[in-house]
Amino acid sequence: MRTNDATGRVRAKRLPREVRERQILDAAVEVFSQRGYHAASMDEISEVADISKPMVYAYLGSKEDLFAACIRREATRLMEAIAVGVSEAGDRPDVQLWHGLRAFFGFVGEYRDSWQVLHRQASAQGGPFAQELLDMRRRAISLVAALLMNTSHNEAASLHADAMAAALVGAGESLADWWLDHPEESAGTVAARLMNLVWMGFGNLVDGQMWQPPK
Amino acid sequence: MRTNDATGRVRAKRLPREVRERQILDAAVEVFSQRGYHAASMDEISEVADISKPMVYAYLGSKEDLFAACIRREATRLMEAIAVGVSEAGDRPDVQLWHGLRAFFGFVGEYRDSWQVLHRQASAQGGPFAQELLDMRRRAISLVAALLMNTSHNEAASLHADAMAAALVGAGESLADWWLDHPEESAGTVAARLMNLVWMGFGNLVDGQMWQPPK
Amino acid sequence: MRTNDATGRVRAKRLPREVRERQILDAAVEVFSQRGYHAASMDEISEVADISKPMVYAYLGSKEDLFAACIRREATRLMEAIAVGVSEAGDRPDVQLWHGLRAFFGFVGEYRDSWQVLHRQASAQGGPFAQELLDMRRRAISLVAALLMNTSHNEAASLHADAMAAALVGAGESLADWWLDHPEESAGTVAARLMNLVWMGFGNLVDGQMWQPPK
Amino acid sequence: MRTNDATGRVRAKRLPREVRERQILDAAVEVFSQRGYHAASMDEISEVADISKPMVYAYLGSKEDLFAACIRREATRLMEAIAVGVSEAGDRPDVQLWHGLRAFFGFVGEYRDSWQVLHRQASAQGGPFAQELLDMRRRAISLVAALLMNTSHNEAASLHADAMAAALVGAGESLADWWLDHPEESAGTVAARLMNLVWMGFGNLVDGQMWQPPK
DNA sequence: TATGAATGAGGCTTCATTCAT
DNA sequence: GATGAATGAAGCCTCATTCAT
Repeated sequence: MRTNDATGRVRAKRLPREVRERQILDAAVEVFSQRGYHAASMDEISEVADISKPMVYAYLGSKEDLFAACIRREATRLMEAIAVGVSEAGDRPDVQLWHGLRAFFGFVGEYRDSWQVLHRQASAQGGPFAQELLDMRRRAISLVAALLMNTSHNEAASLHADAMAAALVGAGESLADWWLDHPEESAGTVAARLMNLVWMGFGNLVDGQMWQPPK
Repeated sequence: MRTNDATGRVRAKRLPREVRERQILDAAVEVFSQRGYHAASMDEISEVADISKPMVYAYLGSKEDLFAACIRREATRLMEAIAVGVSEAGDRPDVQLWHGLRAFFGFVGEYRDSWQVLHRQASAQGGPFAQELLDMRRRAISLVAALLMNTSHNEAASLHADAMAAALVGAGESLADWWLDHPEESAGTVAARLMNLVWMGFGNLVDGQMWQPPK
Repeated sequence: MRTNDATGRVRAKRLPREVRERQILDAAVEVFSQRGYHAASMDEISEVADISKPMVYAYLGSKEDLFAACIRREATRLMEAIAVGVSEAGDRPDVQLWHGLRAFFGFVGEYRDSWQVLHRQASAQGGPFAQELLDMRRRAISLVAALLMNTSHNEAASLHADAMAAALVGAGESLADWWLDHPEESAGTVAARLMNLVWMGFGNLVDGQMWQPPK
Repeated sequence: MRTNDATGRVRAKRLPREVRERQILDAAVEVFSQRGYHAASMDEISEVADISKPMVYAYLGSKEDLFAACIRREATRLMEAIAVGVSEAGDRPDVQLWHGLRAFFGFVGEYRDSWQVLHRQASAQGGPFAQELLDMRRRAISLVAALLMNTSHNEAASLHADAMAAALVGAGESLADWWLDHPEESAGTVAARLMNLVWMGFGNLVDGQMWQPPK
């Protein structure tokens, strides 16, 4: 016998595939986030999705497939959020970067439960998953690197841009973690912190100023 | 290779506890690194350690205990390496930071197989493990923050130091990842990259220069 | 290929029952042959038949029912082929046997993919299926035994006929396998081999000559 | 808590590996015979073996591995029984064949539950298993073919020997099946039936007598 | 009639952990 | 101290079968 839950929703109501897939992905993101990839069980995911296990397999394939689908969906969402942020800025690269950073922190703040932990899970599992993430990360880094290079035709700049972008993204992720422990700050403030660090530091590099280890 | 003794018994070498524990931890670090926490099996660990499973349990407890011991040991090693690096520098905070960064990247470069993946694994598993790591990270951040604050009595500096330190540590981790894909660089070069970014950027902040979003 | 009709609905061709049943049985024979009874899935059968699963159940019942129907159909076909072969011979029992054998090998050669493997599957599954097959086999054996007995009113002959017929059928099946490894032979040649073995051996028995173990 | 069964035997008594392996194989042969390969469950096998499932996997691997081990063991037993039979005969090929047949039917009669059904199961499952069996069958056929060729230096003989051997083996298998339905006969009687059919028929061939289809 | 959607049940496999020697 | 032998528990996945449209 199918049972109604408290909200009056009913199980097994022949919903169209599209809806079910979203239900499943939502549940999967939640469970993978809380438990980690391996510790998450398909049983729990199907329960949270309020659907039977065979449907999970029918619609999204194996556990690995499902996890990959989660990563892809969340990664795409994040990239789109950033792209929207950047596109709303004008021509100045610094302003573009600023908007991009705000969009990033805004996203992480809103979906910290889901995406941030997915990020960890994906890097922890070797091979295909890490790749999926690394691809997205690489796109993000490229985007940032392009911004940085636009600031100057200086050769030094382009030499460093790629590595700097990697550092920036990592710093952003770490700051996002730190933010979890300092919720009194706004997303804008956190973004501004990073903006300052990067923009100022990078600006000096562009100007040819470098720190030198003492002889 | 197992060696038979005169009585024909195998592998019962009666080694002192200390040695056995190191054997086990070495094996555990190796296996956890390669497989990930969950996918690693106590069977494989005991095989790699060339010791029987009951001994593993006798010496280091459950799988969770063992993993925690791994993290603790490796984290301690890293912190010590950094501390040594810093202590070999003189009084100037910038030089201290520089030596610390070099020590960090030197360590990661040398033990990338073990520590780096441990780092990922530990963050991926929730609760107790992440804590263990976060503790170390916090110590690292504090250490860096102290350095940064020493550079100036300026109020602005101390306000930002903690967040900056968090960003720095994250940037360092991310750069270490990036480095794995660009092994042609030396540890010193990578460290210099980060040093430049941080020191220049932070220096400007200390001087009161801040980037401002356009009104 | 599924065809859309004017209304956009798919594959709802409203075919007469008879046609549908043949579609399903053809698909089932193919899949059972390739996968074996248990490994065959109703899903695959319905896909190969280009029909939905509920229809398969509506027309031919459960998986067991479907398999039994396959066996029955193929067995009947074989028996009919043999009967036709025999009926085309004249009165002489040896010629009848010869034609029967040729018909048998001809059938197996043509449908080796389907029937031969079905035969194996049926014997492998216990109970009802084996029975279905054994019945057919028994009919085949009886037919052959009758032929043999017609060759003589000798008592010895009838005593052995039944067992001989069993041996004959088995020898035929085995020779058919052997034939797969020696495709250079024609169906007629293979049939002749068996004919020789049986007819000559049996003929001697009829004449009262028996091999005796040395005292 | 471990429980004693009615016979006073006790579960989990730390038996040496060798003993356990035999227990498991015995149980597996029994269950595979009764249920068929697919329908047999590892659960039932482990229960019949009076051992826990993980031990089955530890000692004999996957279900496929276990099944292959069963086939190999039983096939080897049968071949050895036949070889012993043949070796006990003298030099005369006919006597050798006679002893071989008796050994074969003796074996099948004694182990009908296990081997005969294994034979069916193995042929029903495609690929690796069938191969295992076909190998044994081929060895048996070769052995028989060698016997037949020894009977004469006649060219005609050797031409037919291989095909005749294939037919003989198949006839033997089929007769063994038939025998299951006619248990009133002794193994010797059944063996004699086949011996007569083959020896007489083959003898005539050797003598150059062949049946010819009517022109 | 015809089908996409849905599920209970069950099978294979592995693992962390502990006895008995 | 040291280990081979042993197992309860749990996870992934698939399948035959049926409902609701």
